[in-house]
Amino acid sequence: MSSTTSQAMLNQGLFEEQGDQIPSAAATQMGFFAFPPSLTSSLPFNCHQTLKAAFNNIAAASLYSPSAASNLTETLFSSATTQKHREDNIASDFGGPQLLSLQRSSANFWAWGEVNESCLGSKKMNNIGVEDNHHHHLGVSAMKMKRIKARRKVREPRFCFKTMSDVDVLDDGYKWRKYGQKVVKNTQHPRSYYRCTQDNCRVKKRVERLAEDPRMVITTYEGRHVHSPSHDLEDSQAPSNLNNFFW
DNA sequence: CGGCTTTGACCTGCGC
DNA sequence: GCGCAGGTCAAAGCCG
Repeated sequence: MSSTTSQAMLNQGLFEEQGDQIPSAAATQMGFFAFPPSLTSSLPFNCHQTLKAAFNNIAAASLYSPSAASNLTETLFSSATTQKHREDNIASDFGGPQLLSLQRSSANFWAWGEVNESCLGSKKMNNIGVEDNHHHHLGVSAMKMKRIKARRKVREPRFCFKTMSDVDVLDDGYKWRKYGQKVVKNTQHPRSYYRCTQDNCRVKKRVERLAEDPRMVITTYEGRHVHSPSHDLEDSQAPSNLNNFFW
């Protein structure tokens, strides 16, 4: 796939096609990544583990280097297409979940960036990106909050993607521990909260089903893994130029 | 027994 | 100030 082709695909407005109200140009500006329908309509999420990891990390990359993320996106398109063709020839098991769209937070800084005593309790938590309504705070004491806020001035990169899947928790190669579940207003499906089980890895993910379409699973990741996927050894040993992008 | 899930309690921010 | 909603904690229970 040429770079111009993939760029054109990026800009062709998948969100509009899916009923989203976000114009493609604005979506691009906001940091949304729209995968070409020709690919996403049939790409199995349980394809090559390397691609899964790429899906997990591509938006995080965009927070640090938009150009690098763009290159990664194009590489991903190319590899995913290749992988799809390969799996088409080997097996026709496409009953798995399908990746439909991906987006990342447009802001990677906590609103309380300049934290001090007077900041606590202020209403500066607005304007924190795509998921303003999902601001994160910690259910700990005020003193703990102060310590944690003082320690974490930079917001962890966040991004989410939407998949059509029967299973809530997609196998992304990492090991997760559930730490909470919450019923969200106006939805019949609860939202689940997971944390990466790896020591010193603070990555969290949130899984919920779309209220309008329960077939859709919204997975939101926050943070970057400080390790490689836990049970992808056999896959990650396969040669792939995508490995260069992992952290 | 260790790891994981469940679930009610608790916390914070926000809107009124 | 109060109530609501969302996010997290942590005890209890489950399971291999």
